[in-house]
Amino acid sequence: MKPSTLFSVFIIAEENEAVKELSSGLALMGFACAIASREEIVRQVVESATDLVLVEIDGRSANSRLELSRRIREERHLPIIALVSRERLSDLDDDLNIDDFVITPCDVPELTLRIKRLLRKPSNRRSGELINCGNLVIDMGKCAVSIKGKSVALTFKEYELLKFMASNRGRVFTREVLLNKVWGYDYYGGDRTVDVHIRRLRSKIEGSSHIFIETVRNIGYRFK
Amino acid sequence: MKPSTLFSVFIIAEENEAVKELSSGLALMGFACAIASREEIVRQVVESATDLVLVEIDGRSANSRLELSRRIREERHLPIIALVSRERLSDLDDDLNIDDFVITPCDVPELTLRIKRLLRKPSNRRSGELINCGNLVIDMGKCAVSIKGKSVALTFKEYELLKFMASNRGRVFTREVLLNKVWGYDYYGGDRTVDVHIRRLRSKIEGSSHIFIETVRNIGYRFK
DNA sequence: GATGTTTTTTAAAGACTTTTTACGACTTCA
DNA sequence: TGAAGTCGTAAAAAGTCTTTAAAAAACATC
Repeated sequence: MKPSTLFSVFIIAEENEAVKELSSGLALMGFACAIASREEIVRQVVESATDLVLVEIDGRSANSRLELSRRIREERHLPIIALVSRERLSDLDDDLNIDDFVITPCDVPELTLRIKRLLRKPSNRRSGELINCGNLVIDMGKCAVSIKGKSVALTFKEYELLKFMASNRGRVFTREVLLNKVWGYDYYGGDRTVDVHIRRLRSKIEGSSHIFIETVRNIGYRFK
Repeated sequence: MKPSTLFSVFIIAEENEAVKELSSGLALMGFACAIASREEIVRQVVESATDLVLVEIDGRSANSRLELSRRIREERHLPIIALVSRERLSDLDDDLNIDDFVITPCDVPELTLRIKRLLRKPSNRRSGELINCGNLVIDMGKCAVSIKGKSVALTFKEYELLKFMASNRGRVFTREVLLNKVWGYDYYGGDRTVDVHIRRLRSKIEGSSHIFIETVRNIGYRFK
């Protein structure tokens, strides 16, 4: 994490001394913090350039705050960390809307590390999602594919097929499944269609150096 | 997490009082724990039915333990939690091989919750997609078989045969039954076919060390 | 509507897998 | 001990699936 990249953190909590202290602690670590406690902030969070949300889960407002984080998640996929008291730990039992938690009172170094780790996860990067397989890069934001930095022109179906397979690396897909997932559940047509697309994809992305798509006889194909 | 499902946790740490206490604390929460500290355990972890690994990162062995977790990850995608002292926190800065961490001395409820949350993530579920027999692993999602971490190339029928027998371990199958279950109820062909496939399977998965398929004279074959 | 591009279909060639056949070794039972 | 049945192996034959190329159809653009 370069110090030059400034990440912006939204803290949803009562604005008391402890929280203010936390906020300035994070500011010291290079995060731009904002504190708010009203519920109307969902809009604000979603629409602003927020990178990550901290939600305080305390006695009185536990449920409403969990609900809040759920709503934020629904609108935009933003990493969320709960600040939770030891007593309220069990509230997080079933909640997968929250990515991580720390027990209050907060230890700033621990929280900082947790924030960093969440922001480093590729799926949480603001930068449009990328799939990165060796020297093949699929930029799903741009719908562009490049290999060793050189961009490769794929047709729509080729791109969709590659994207699907690459985002489930290692798994074997039958032609039928590919037809379902890439062409759509209601597509009616022959298996050979898949073969042909695979062939063209291969001819575009595979040189003599690397093989990306493996055929698994009697079953289908796999992206390696 | 139903209480009926028993998850198995491997703790890599010095076996001191604190760790033993932690282990029994987790046992109380319904986890089957095993402790080990030597490095040779990579094999053991990968080959056993372990669901999750705890790695203690302390002063002396920090780097080697991190390396260890990297190696475990390489062999099999298993969730890993670091038990780390406050002073060693920064060692986790760049390490994405570790899924989560807790600061020692451990708070058992917190650790339990972190374990639960990791195991609940779909990508970490044992999910019935993996058959694990000693050092033989059948990954049904990838349609891949590996033995001591080394992947083995099987043909379709070999794979199907192995999958069927391995998922009914200990049971004896007549050739007729195998023909029915693997080849299909309407298959018409001779018994020798089974023998030949068994032979080729054996030659691929059995070394001098382990025998997986046992011949039961006058009846048929049995796995393990 | 003509043109060029993308997608699907078709069919033959090729590669690999599976089955059959045949035979030797081994076990069981009279 | 010999006959009958069972099992393991190798090689050839049969079969199946995949690749390939080329043509037809669908689609988009002007």
